[in-house]
Amino acid sequence: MSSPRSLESNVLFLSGELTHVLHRALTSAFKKNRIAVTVEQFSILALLFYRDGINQQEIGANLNRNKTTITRVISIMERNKLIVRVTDKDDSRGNLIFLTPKGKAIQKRAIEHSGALYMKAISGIANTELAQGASLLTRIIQNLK
Amino acid sequence: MSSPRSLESNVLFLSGELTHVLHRALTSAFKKNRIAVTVEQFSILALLFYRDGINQQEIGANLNRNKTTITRVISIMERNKLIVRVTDKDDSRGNLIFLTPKGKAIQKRAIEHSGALYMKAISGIANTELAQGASLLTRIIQNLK
DNA sequence: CTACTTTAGTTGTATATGCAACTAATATAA
DNA sequence: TTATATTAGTTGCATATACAACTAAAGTAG
Repeated sequence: MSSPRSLESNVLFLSGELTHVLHRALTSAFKKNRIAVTVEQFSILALLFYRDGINQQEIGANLNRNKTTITRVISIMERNKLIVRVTDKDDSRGNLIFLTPKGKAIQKRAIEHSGALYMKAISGIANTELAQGASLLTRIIQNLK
Repeated sequence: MSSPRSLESNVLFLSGELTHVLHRALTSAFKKNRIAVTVEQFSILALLFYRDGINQQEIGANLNRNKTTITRVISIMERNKLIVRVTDKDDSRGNLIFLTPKGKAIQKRAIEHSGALYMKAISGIANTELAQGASLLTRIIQNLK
């Protein structure tokens, strides 16, 4: 419970590094395969795979992003015909977000590539170790909240 | 080495979560204590604490950021009188970046708060576990490179 | 029913990020 | 020495992020 010897042995620093490396690897994989979405847009596509038709608040809550951010990313995705906004009939303040056929097609391909990248990321690492790591990160996150 | 049961048990997802939570906690701590720097600017101040006078390329290499990003963050920090750009006498292509007295003062306070946050983050967690987590994250990063 | 509060979303403003293309300066090869 | 390649930094462009302030709609208290 003392300070780490160096940044390179600091779990918080390494977590930031991993986040960046993963972001770049995903961006690179999408570009290489001509999948025209950003990592952030992909996270919304992936969420909609399971929860098509949720509103922007729910997207923000699930992805842990400010609603301003969601407004703008969703606007770009709508402009690119990946999703559509439909005013909620039961509450006209809200927009329900639905995947378009184009959005579904892109999302399917993007999920395949992200899955492959995940397998590459954890290759050679035992499940027990991954579980321990998940437990550690979860506790650190809780400590910070 | 199979897919995780859920996002919440996925080390890659949790790492992204931790990065975000830490960023917000740092931002909040700086704001609360009227320390007028962003987390990204702080990372440069912290680097300059050990390596005052390095150039923008080296900053980018150390923080794993594109040189474009460094150009712009450094410009903002210069405008805010935290650092100064000095043309390298030995190679007039490069700028050497030096902390100003104001930059040093702010950096000192920011480091104190980030240290306190680090201690909060790892409270109740054994050093052996942190070392195992660091090892895990390092291997995942290597797998992705 | 009216007034106050809460909620969903948008817009203004500012910072961070990276790719592509560019300038200027240095290094290297012919 | 001159032509070419590399390197440091900047600018154009597009996206992501969030705080503050705002509109509009829905919920609630009197």
